[in-house]
This record gives sequence, structure tokens and C-alpha cells, in this order.
Amino acid sequence: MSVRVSTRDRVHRAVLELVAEVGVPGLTMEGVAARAGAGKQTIYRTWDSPLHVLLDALLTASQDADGRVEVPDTGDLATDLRVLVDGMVAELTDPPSDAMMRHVVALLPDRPGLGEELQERLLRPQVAAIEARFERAGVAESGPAAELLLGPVFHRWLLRTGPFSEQWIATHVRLVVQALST
Amino acid sequence: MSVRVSTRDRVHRAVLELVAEVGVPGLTMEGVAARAGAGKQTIYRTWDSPLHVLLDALLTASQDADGRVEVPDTGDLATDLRVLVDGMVAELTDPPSDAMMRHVVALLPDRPGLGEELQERLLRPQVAAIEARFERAGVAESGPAAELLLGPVFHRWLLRTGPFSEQWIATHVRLVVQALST
Amino acid sequence: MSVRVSTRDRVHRAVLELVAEVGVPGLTMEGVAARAGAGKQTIYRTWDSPLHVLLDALLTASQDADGRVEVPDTGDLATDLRVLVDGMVAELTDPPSDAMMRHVVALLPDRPGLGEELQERLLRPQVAAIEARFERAGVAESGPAAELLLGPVFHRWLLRTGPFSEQWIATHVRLVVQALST
Amino acid sequence: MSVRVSTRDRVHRAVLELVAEVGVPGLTMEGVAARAGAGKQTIYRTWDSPLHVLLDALLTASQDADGRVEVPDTGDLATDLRVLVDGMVAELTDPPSDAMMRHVVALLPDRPGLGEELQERLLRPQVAAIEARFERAGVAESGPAAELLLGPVFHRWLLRTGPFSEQWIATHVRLVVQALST
DNA sequence: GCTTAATCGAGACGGTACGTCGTGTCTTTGC
DNA sequence: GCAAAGACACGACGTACCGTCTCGATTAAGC
Repeated sequence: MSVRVSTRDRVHRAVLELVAEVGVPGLTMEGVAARAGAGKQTIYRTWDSPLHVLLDALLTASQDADGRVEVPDTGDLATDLRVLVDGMVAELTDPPSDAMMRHVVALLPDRPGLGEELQERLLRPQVAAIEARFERAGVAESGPAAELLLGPVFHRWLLRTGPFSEQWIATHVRLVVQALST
Repeated sequence: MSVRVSTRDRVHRAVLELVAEVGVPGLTMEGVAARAGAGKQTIYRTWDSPLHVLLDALLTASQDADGRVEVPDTGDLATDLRVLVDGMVAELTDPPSDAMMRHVVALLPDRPGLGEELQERLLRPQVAAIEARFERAGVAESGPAAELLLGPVFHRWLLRTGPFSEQWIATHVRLVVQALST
Repeated sequence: MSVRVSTRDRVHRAVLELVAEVGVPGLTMEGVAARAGAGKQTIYRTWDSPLHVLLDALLTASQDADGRVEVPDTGDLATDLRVLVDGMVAELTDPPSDAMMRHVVALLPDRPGLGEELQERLLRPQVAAIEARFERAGVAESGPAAELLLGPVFHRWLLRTGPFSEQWIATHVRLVVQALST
Repeated sequence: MSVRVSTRDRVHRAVLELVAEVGVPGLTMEGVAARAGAGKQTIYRTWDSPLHVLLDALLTASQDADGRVEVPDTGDLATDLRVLVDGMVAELTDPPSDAMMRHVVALLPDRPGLGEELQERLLRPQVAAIEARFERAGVAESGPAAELLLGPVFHRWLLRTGPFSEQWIATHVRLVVQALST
């Protein structure tokens, strides 16, 4: 990570432009280097693949952007969970993030370290906030609870079985709350 | 689909051997052709990409293998759902299917038709069986119910957040049944 | 040597143009391919290095051009030898041949086969003609005689110690004839 | 030439080691710098190319080694010439010198200054000694005479048409002496 | 003797070329 | 008469050097 700051920035800008133009499968180290006005070695010195470049760019952008995910607490669990689910849906459906995450999980079986980074830095904050809210509500096992809440969201995102409508989210959250309230 | 039967078979065999040796990203049209003892043109005539070849091979294999997914009915909903979830887990964790499905969903945003085929022919049978069992149990919305059951399974598979232990499945199924029983 | 004829020709044309523009050290496989409108693989399939391409181009050109080197016989040995030396000088001082031969001999220690081809196909005809003329003149050892005649020519060419003036050639030939006439 | 003495020495040592390992075409500025434990800039400050480094190293070595080439005078011209030819052959066939000289002459058309240095400092002493011996023998034109003697030697060296056997040298010297004795 | 400036090593950097592999199309060849 | 074999233009791969540059650390000189 010892590349000069300006170079890193140019590369990040380049990969974000390119992914919008050609998609993730169209990204190449050569293309990124050319667009960034950098030598190929400079790219290879820091990143392993176009996907790493994109991941880094998105992580950097998201770290710059969001302060921290706040845990809302209006008193009504369902309302708060809807807010948190909305946040996750926004992340999952942002086109470059969407495509990037799909390709990252495609490579999960092959590249051990890759998944950790993705999860830790992009998904964890949202999950942690959800778990925190469950705990505050007195739910015993916040882990499985969060899984029950997020699972169908990921399922719908991954397989595109239907849209993330207001209504669907509301129904789904209601079901989950129901499952835990007994 | 007009290639000679023996050629189709040789290609299927070839791609299954290759994916075990080099993984999905290592598959190439050239490699498949060579291994199958076929000309490249023969492969290109029928399939669009190595992923299509693999998908075709796996679909063919699975259609040959399983007659149809049966809907179990022991009287106990939880028990029957566990059986159905076990079936889906088996499909998701079979190494070549696992890798192939990850790569297929990675390309979902780019190639519209691809996802339908995957879903319709590999995933649907299991889902249909689950929905059928829910309906038999008098659950009103079997669709959302199936989503609630399968979502966390896919989540755990996709992100590898934990193993599919007996215990986890049992707990998860219990939670879902609970959510729907009120 | 199985490349299509038109491709061979385009490559030959390309390398001859390029060597005139950038010199032998400036030749690259990539450059030749680009100029010829060919893929790199096509070049690599047939030739090992830019020098081989150039050598091939020059050999082809020379074979097309000269029928055969004739052995002149005016009766006067000195006169005939001057004609033959003139021929060799012309070959040695043609700019692309000049540069190419220098680079080929530079690589002689490293690449065994290279020298044979050069000698056999570019230099041999002239040498053979010289030896033939010596034999016709009754000189016993035509080999050493040819060496005595050509050695100083190569020396002057290689080290550029002086020009190939009419006068120098005449003097040199006279000395050689003298050496053999006893 | 203002690099520190120890640095010069380390560079010379480095290039001589390297040329033995990888040959002249394998020499690189980067490699020389690394082997010498010097920065690239230090090398570039003093030399223009790996060939210049090698040339400098060989010249330095030869200047340290030989006092001066002596002109032998046993009374027998042929004997003395054989001694001088032996010296030149030794220089031409020393592997690093051999390779270096071939590559230097390859670049003669492109780099004007290069050849002078080579000739002046590596070849001249031998040539001068030969000319001196001819003059002492009363040969009128010592220049052409030396060319007649050395030409075939260079020819044989350059094109590797045969070995420098005792016998060949003896025969050749005899022929030359014959040519001049009339 | 202490600083101030030059010099060195190390190596990042934008490039070009390397030699290889795979793409998708097109041509030849042998069964 | 079709399918294998593979030539072909193309583009990306990942590596090696190029020649220039920017860094600190180390000297060596000037004060």
C-alpha cells in the first residue's frame, strides 16, 4: 500500500469509471493502468486483480462517506429494523457494489482472504447495527435473529426473485419480529 | 443442441473433469475442446462460454439423477422442512455446483437469460417442494414462507458465515415454524 | 514455414521498412507484427527473433534477385578477382545487409544454427565463385587463397579502417595474386 | 569517471561476473547495479549502456595486465609474425572479449565513438607491433601488409570458419611473407 | 567539530517489449 | 461432407528493463 496518494486516487477514479462503462468482467489490469495514466507494474505492485482494485476503491469510498452506521431506537423494533434493512438494501443495490460483491463471492472458494475483507469492511457495520438493535430489544440470540432478517434480503438480492418494495420489506420484517416475539 | 450425442457426452465429461482440476475461472473453450477431442468450432456452435458448458453438464447430470423431488409428509412440519433443507444444502455444497452457481449469479446483471435457466432447472424443484409442504400445512403465504426458510440458508452458503450443522438447521427451522404458527 | 504466402510477404516488407527507420537494435517482434498487420503469435510461430525475420527477408530478396553468381573468366586472374571482390563489397556495404550481418555475427557464440544459415545462403555463393576461379587458374589450395583474398576485405568492412576504393582493391588483389604466383 | 574508486571496481567485477553467467545480450543496467550493490543512477551517471560498462571493465583489465606489446625480433620474420598473431588470437578468443567485440562492431554503424575506443585501446597495440616488425624487415607498405596478415585472422574469428591451429597460422604467415618478399 | 550540501543506495514510477494464452473466426485436411 | 485441427488478428496476461524521479542515510567539505 505504499503507492503515492495521488496515484492511488487516480487508480480508484479509473476503476470506478471503467466498471460503469464495461462492467466487472470487462475490467482489466491493463485497462485500469491506461485509464489511470499509470504503468502496469504500479498497479500490480499494490493490487492482485481488477477485482481487488475495485474492492479497494469501493471500500475507500464508503469509508470516506459514512461516518458510522447508527443504531436507530424509536422504541418500535419493527420500525428500526426497516431502517436498517433499507440501509443494507441500498448497499446491495448500488450498481458497482452489486456487481463487485457478486464477483467477489464467486471467487470465495478460491481466494480465502478475499471474503473476510469484503465482509469485515463492507457488510459487518450493518450486521453489527442490526445485532445491537436486537440485543437492545432483549432478543436472546441476536446472531440467528440477524441471519433470519438478512437471509431473505440476500436471497432476493442474489437471485433477483423480486423487487425490494416497501411492502415486501414491511411484511418480511413483521414476520421476523413475530418469530422472535414468542 | 444438434451435436452428436456422443460428442455432447464427451464435452460434458470433459468440462466436469476440468472444473475439478482447474476450477471455474480456469475453464476455457479451448481447454474443453481439447479435452473432449473436439474442434473449437464444435463447442462454439452449441455453447456461448465455458460457464454454459458447465451449466449444461450439471443440469443434464442432475436431470438424469433425481427423478423428482418428493414432498415428504410425516405429519410434523419441522421434520419435513429439515429434510427439504438438507436436500437444498446438499445441492449448494456440491463443489462443482457450488462454484458454478456462484459464477452464474455473478453474471446475472449482465446476462438476463442465464439466471432463469439456473433457477428454473436447478433451484425450482426444491423450492416448489418446500412451498407445497407449507401449503399442505395451511400456511397462507407459502412464497414468503419459503423465502424465510431458504434466505438464511443461502446467506450462510453465500458468505460462508458458518457450517450447516445439524443443530443450526434444527434451530433455524424451528424459528421459521414459530414465525408462521401464529 | 507454414505461414500463408501473403503473410510472409507482408512481414518481409514490414521488417525491411522498419530496419530502415529504426535500425536493427530498434526492431521488435511487436513492431514487426503491428506493421505487417499480423498477430504476434503469427510472427513467433515462424521466427525466433527480429533478426531472424530480417535475415529471412534479406535472403528471400537476394534469392529472388540474383540468378547465380557467375564465375568471370577474362583470362586475367587479377581482373576477374576484382569483379568478384566488387560483388562481395556490394553485399557487405548494402546498409540493411551490413547492419544485419554485424548483429548476426554478434550472436554467433550464443546461437549455433544462426551462423550456418547466414554463411551458407548469403556468403557462400561469392566464396564459391572465388574458389572456382582460383582452381581454374591452377592455384593448389583454393580455400586458403580465398581466405587470403577475402580476409582483408572483411577486416576493412568490420572495423571500418578505410574505404573500399578502386585503388585499394586493385592493390590488394595484386598482392594476393603475387602471393600465390610463386 | 568521478565515481568512487571502490565503486568502479565493484561495477567492473560485477559486469565481468555477469557476462560470464548470462552473456552479453543478458547484461542489463539494472542487473549490473544490483550485483555491484550500487544504485542505478550511479551506473547511468558514468556509463551509457551495459556494453560500455563491459568495454570499460575489459579495457581497464587489459591496461593493468600488459605492460606493452613487445616487438619480437629473432631475425626470422615468419617466426616473429607467428608470435604476434598468437597474441592477437589470444585476445580475440578470450570469451568475454570475443563476445564484447562482436557486439561492439555490431553497433559500429549506429554509435560513431564506440569503435574508435575499441580499436584504439584494445586492437591498436597489436597492430602497431606488427607494423613495426614489417618496417624493421624493410617491407615498404607496412599498413597493407598488416592488413594482409590480420585480415584472414579476423575473417576466421568472425565467421568461425575454422580453428586457429598451429598449422593454419604457420601456413598463413608463410603465404603472407611470400606475398611481400618479391 | 558541526553543520550544510552533495552523493549514494534503494526503489517507485510511466513506459515499452517480452513471450504466452485464450478469444472467436476462417481455412485446410483427412476420414 | 463434415468435423478435427489449427492458422489467424487481436487483446490481456504477468514480468523484465528502461531511464527518470524522489526519497532518506551517509558522507565530506566548508565554516
